[in-house]
Amino acid sequence: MATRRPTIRDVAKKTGLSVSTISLVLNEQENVSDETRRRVKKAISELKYHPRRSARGLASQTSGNIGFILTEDHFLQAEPFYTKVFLGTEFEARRHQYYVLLTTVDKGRKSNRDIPRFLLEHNVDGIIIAGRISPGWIDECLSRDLPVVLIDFEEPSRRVSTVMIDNRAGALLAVDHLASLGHARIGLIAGDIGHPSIAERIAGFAAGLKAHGIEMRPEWTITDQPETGIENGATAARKLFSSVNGRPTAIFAANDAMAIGCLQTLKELKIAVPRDVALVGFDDIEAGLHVEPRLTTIHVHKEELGAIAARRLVELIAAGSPSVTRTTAAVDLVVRESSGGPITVTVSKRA
Amino acid sequence: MATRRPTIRDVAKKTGLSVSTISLVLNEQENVSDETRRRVKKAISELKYHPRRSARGLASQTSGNIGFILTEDHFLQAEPFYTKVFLGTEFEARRHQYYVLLTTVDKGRKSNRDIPRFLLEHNVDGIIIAGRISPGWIDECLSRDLPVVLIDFEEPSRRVSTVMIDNRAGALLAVDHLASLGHARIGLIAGDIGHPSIAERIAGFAAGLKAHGIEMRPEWTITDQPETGIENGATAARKLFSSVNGRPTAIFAANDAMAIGCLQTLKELKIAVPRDVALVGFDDIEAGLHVEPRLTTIHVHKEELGAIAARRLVELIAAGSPSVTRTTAAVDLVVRESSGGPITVTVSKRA
DNA sequence: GTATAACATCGAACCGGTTCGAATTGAACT
DNA sequence: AGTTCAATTCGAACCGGTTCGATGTTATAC
Repeated sequence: MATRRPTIRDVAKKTGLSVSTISLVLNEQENVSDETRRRVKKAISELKYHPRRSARGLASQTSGNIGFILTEDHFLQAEPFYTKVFLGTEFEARRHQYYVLLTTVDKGRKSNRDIPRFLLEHNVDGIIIAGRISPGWIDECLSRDLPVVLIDFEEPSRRVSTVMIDNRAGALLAVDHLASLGHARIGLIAGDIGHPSIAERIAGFAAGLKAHGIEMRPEWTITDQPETGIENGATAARKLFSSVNGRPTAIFAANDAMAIGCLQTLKELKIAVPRDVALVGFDDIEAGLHVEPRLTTIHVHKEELGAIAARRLVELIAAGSPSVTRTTAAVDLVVRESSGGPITVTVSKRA
Repeated sequence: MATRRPTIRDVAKKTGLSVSTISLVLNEQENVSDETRRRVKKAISELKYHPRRSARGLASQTSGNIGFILTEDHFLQAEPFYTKVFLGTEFEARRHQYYVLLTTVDKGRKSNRDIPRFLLEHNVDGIIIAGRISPGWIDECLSRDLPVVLIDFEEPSRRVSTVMIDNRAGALLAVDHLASLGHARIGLIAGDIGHPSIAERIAGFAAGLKAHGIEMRPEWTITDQPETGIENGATAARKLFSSVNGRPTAIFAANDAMAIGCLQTLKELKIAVPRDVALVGFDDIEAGLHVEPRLTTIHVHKEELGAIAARRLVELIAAGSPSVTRTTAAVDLVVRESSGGPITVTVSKRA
């Protein structure tokens, strides 16, 4: 006598109502009398009835899941940037009664065979894609009529909602900070300028200089690196400081990884940080805390990025229509030693 | 003319076979002729047919998901120990065609109302529970006839499979290391001795001392802390070094958090590490890399713990019978400065 | 040549919900 | 009293698979 778990028919039987009425109550529909609603809820709790997800899913063609897509290399990298984003999504999704299915795809989208299984199986109601990705993957999702939200990446040619870091504001904060310390000779190190976030940081940097009436000198603006890793930062710095036309007294790096590479080069060249050159990064990754001197940087609220994307996606799913939004997540300046700040201070800007 | 996605009936129609035969092919069953199998597979790929998860789930009463349960405080803690375990599970589960549904529960299991939704909805085929948890939650899962695997926690009174850190081997490695450096006066700092892992580490420590013919002195063995946080480590160390009957020259702490607390106390007391006292921790958490001196410790392969649990759980699901296993994951000694090792060396023990 | 077994395929019930048009009821309106 | 209409409730089809007993076919044994 295995105690079969109750189904909606058991609830119908117990209340003497029809199955469809029970379903109406379950889904909080109108057009059910208060009296009936009460009776049904009572029976449900007495029977300890709970609808099975797969039955509901089959009938209503929804899964109750949202998909989270990450490129393989982002998933595997040691720095937990996207891990934090994912956990932010996970946490927020749960608040909205969704589970998150995580998957990775390869960067290039070469083979068609590793299309995320949850797409093939109709097992998600919407998709979050984090980080730079081949547009092919975005199209793949859109072609299945699934709502999509991108995080930290934009594809202007695709009609997709995005959640972006406020890169421009961050770059402005960085320049303001350096300018307030008296710097008027400020260089830039960047790479992968095709990346929307990087492009915005560069633009913000330029705008910041202009606002402070500081000249942006080409020989101090090294943005030709193909990637934004530590190595690229080191190389770019070598290039910058080999210039003979005088040196900047401060550097803004487009992200912390490049800033750390820059720091390595400056050490090799016996250029003291922050005495000879002040340095500011972007992202506030863990590693920035463990270099000497510790990195002044723009803090990105990674969990918040994921949480916002989850909220947007849930809205899109509920709306049923493919509206496009662009949400910007605020950033903070975190002053540490690499810019000459004597102590750690956090300055918040914009809610 | 919305291009409705094909169903199994479309495949049946196209091949002139029955729906049930298609299903047999889909599930790689015997008793299908090669010829038929080939025809079906051809039709499937031509139609780009893929079975929907919820339909399959309803019919076969399986979900294709596994649940991952974590206590709220473990989920929220800054140290990414359980995050890494989770990602290990996630990665391995995907290899076996499972998705992982994550949820948190409150520590005490007070209210019955926050039973993980995936349990109520029959939305998982098995459960992984990570870290110490109220036995009530284990019973909750077992009572639903779901396979369960615990990570880093045991409940001898419950018949449950577990994946444990090799705590004993780790403690032995730590003692061996200290002994090989010439230490013969070794103290212990621990807390929460009801925790199975902590108990094993203490036992391993005792066994290690015995093996080296070293006396275990009660006044150097501080294990009465209720928890194993940094504060507890600091308190325990204060207690130990206030003793007047001579001091140990080395300390083994039951985990890195306590070791870090111990380090703080030693600094206050102007006891130099490693010169006056050598220190070894356990877990290899991130923070251990950022204290001065860096912590010699026992490295735990966190992702591996999660991956092993996923494999065990998949086996249990496939078997359909509730066999109980206990798997131990190897650990490594990582020598850094806190024990007097001049450079970072990793010594591996046991595969 | 017939009984038997093994194999391949089929038909239909079933999993447990949702949904929508139809039926019922009672109040409001002519 | 007859008609209209909104509010409830119901019945049945449907979602897209799995599964199992039944059926037809062919090979094997006697």
